[in-house]
Amino acid sequence: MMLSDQYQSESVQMYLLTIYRMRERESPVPVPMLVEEMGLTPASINEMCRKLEKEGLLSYVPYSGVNLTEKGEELARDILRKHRLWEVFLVGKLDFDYEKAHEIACQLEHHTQEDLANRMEKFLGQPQVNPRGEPIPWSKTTPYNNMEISLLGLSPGDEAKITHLNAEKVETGYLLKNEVKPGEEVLVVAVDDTSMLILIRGEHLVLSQELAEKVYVQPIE
Amino acid sequence: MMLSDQYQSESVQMYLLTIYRMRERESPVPVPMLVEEMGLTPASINEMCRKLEKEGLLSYVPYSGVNLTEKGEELARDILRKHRLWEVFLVGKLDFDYEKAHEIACQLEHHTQEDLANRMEKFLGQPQVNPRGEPIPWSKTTPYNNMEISLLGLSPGDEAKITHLNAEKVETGYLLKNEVKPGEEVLVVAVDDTSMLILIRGEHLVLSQELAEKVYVQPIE
DNA sequence: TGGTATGATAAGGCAAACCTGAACATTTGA
DNA sequence: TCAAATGTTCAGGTTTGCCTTATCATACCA
Repeated sequence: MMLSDQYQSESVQMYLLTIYRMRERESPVPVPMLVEEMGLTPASINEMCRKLEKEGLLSYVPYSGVNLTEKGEELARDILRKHRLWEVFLVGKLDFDYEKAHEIACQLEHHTQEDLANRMEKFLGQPQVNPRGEPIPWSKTTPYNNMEISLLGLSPGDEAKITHLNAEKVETGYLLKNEVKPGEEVLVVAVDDTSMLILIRGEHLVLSQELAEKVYVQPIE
Repeated sequence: MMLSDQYQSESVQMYLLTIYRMRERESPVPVPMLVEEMGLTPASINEMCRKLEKEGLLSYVPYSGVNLTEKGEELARDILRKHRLWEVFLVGKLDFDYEKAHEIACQLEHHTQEDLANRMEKFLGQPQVNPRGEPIPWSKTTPYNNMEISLLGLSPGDEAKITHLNAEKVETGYLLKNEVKPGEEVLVVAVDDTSMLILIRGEHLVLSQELAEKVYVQPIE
């Protein structure tokens, strides 16, 4: 079941993306908050959320709010990825200011097929964050995902090349600051129950297992 | 009355663009031919064409066909410009083959605001043609249109810098071959009733008035 | 010159995504 | 604890752009 197989209308995409973003502040996301955010009437939001629930994209508990299902979240991440890739392009190559880039990306994100997103990503040098430092989610449809495993899967002595990060904003920022970014080579020095010690660019670094899991690599040899 | 003021639905845009393209082969464009090209039913095409006629975007003569009005043609040109700019980007920067680029451009063209098209144009180095050598129409909303006049408006002795071309495919190809392209400086040597003699890159060239009118320049001094 | 094939259009329908207004349910705080 | 405020949902309506089916108009050729 590829994501791109099942086309979702622009409207559905906006619901999923909006919920995905708001969910970080409050989860589940109350319907009145969606009403506020999306500028639609309660009846409309209600109707659509019920529909999306029926389609298995979110769960809806009255008087509590909505939450994305696994499937819904996957779709939302996919759209957010496209959105942020466009932002990188618009700010980095076309010199738009961030506000305007964001606005334009909101249009383009809905009309960007996987191919295009993948090539854009490559063209832009596989950026990890958008112009505001927010992480660009990684998509299952990204081309380099064969041979690829989590850093956590390595043992002491293993060497690998980092392919991408799939972490939240603050984590991604931290990793980038410590040279943990695509293209870098990493040597696993030691592993214990909760963390691992790695060597990267000649510097040692300790990562929790949680964080190491979000670093994807391609083993060398 | 700016073009971008009045938003036209994706569907309307497709009608205008399709008619614009087919018009080169046959004008007016017979409705049955539109049926064939767009894959819709005669009733639908008829309905929409009547609507577009009411909106002043085209004229419809039963049993003969439809033709774009000035306003409709302006809109169509605008969309085609966006389409071909995207093609240049997709082929030139992202390495898509032309077929795929064309397909993707068909989506993006409808979601590209003037700003974006203008910046893309600049980013791509003001291309005159798409990857297949078809001319990229020039839009009234292009930024550099102050101070700008047709080459035809110059007198012998005048010098100017070419800003863009606004000609048909074959003409554009010919001009480009003779170094008549944006950025080049041109000196008007002589003008008569039907043509003008110019000097460009040290080479002399005679252009008919018809063609000279389609070369836009910015006078020097 | 009239019939047949073709083109035009009218009537009625459908789906998506929104709306309004009214009725109903729940929560919450006084 | 119960009423007001808030949230939910139902019924019915709108627009856009398409559909089918059926009827009507025209063109053109034999």
